[in-house]
Amino acid sequence: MPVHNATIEAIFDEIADLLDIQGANPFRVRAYRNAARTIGDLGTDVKALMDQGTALTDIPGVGDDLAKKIEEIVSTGKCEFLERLHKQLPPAITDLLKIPGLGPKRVKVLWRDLKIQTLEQLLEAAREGRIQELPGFGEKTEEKIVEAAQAHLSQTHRFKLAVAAQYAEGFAAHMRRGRGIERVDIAGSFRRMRETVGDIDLIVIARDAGQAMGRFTSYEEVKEILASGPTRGSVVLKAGIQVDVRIIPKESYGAALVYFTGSKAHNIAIRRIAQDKGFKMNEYGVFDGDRRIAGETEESVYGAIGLPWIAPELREDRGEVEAALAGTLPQLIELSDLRGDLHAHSKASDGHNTIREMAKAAQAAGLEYVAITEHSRRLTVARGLDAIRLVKQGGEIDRLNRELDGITVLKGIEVDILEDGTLDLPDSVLARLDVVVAAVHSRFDLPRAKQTQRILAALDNPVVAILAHPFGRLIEQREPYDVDMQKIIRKAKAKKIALELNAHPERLDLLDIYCQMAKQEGALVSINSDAHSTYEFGMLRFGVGQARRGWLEKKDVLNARSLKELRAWRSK
DNA sequence: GCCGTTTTCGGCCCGACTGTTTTCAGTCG
Repeated sequence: MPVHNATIEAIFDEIADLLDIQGANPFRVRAYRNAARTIGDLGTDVKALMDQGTALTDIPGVGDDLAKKIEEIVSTGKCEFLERLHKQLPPAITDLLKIPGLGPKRVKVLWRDLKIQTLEQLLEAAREGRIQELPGFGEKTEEKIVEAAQAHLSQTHRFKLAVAAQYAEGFAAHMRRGRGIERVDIAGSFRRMRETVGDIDLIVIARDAGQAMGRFTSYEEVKEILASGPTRGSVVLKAGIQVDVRIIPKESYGAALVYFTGSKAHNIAIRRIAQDKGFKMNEYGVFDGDRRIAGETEESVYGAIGLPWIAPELREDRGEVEAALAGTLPQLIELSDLRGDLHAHSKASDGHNTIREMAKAAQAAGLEYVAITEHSRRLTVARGLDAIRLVKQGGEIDRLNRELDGITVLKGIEVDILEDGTLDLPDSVLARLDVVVAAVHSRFDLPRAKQTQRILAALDNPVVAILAHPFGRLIEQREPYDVDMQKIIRKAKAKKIALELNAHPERLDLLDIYCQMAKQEGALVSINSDAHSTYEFGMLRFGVGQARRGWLEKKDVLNARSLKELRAWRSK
């Protein structure tokens, strides 16, 4: 069983948790967490790096010790050090850290004094009132732990970006309507356009902080107030999502926006730069001694430490700080750069609108072309098209194009890649279309080598223009299938095939770090809505967000090209 | 445990809120 990066990430995270509970040096704990995150974000399997002869210590945050542990995990699948830790603390105990309000210190006391190691034991002890007796705990703490533990047992904890958008934008609009409120921004992982959002952060300038906090806690969607101070507040909405607010003086607004946009890793990286220059940096500004030298705008904050402004989507400490220092930040793709959409469905398969309605909606979204790409015959649940229905649809599109003005409908198909890598319709039929999008919709369980081979075989077919949703994952529902994405990206580059970045909020697939890999390898990405109804062209913004997280520029994106350029690319 | 155009040792980001510990630890972001 080959070891993937996620395994190493999980082991290092668990070691960090256990060391934290033991009260180890916090910087040692952080070293494990940093390495876990870096390896999780790597894209290329560590095993492949080792096979290429790359030194593991070249990975930032990995020194001699962690390199040895990685080698051990890759070769044996296990980590002896972790097993030693398990002899001292039960493995399940790290679950307790996930309860808000329980950190390493309290978990340690719960284990030491009450032998609590699971959520169930925690709730049991709380029912018997034994937790409030512990040193450092009290009646209110016990109460809060019970509530948090019950909420944890009954809920999903992260919200899809598009869902979070509804709550975040609704709440921000509520705040903006308040008297004396001058500015409201949504910060946090939402602003960074992460595929899922854990909580929502609002940043506010208000003439009267108390009044603004009152407006915050009295919003009709609020279920529970967690905290409410003069500058910070926290609530939980009825939908279960937590919202934090910060009321910030105008002169510190940019610094607060940087600070609360994160990511944490990015903040630490830029603070280190500030520190190197002898400055102090916090959410109130950049300070030279007691003197504030920047803070009102984000540009001023980055500028004060010698950096250009960095787009929120890049702020993950994945090389953006180094690129900023070197002056090599990308000119990121924007929604307005998109000229067309190369993956959409109509009523003919499993969509909800006619081709004409879809075309009009695409035009209203600012596009100049849209490909209608129904499912193919194998996908019977989606009323997939056979050759006869496909040819007939082509005639309908020709007639429609003669009367439409300002939008062109392209003839396409989302054709199934069968288990052996062949396509679900004859090449002779597919070759007559404008765009063939190939997709895996079955046998997600194939082993890595077979799944990879299946897709590579499909990409060898010259009719294919785009590989749809390359990982097949559904966020928080279905894991990506196991493929060697680097091989697929290289094949796509060689065959002049674009990889789709499916903008549907459940997919956002290609994943950000693989967008970055595609760019490095020189393969094109197509940001497609996969719209099944007219309003879903609005989802393209989330696809663009993911593309920006993957460092993509206009030149890297196929459908940022005009129709004429697109046709030239197809006739390659 | 990592890291180094001051360093191979001594640093490692910083502030707010809560509850309980009457002066601050724990947690969070």
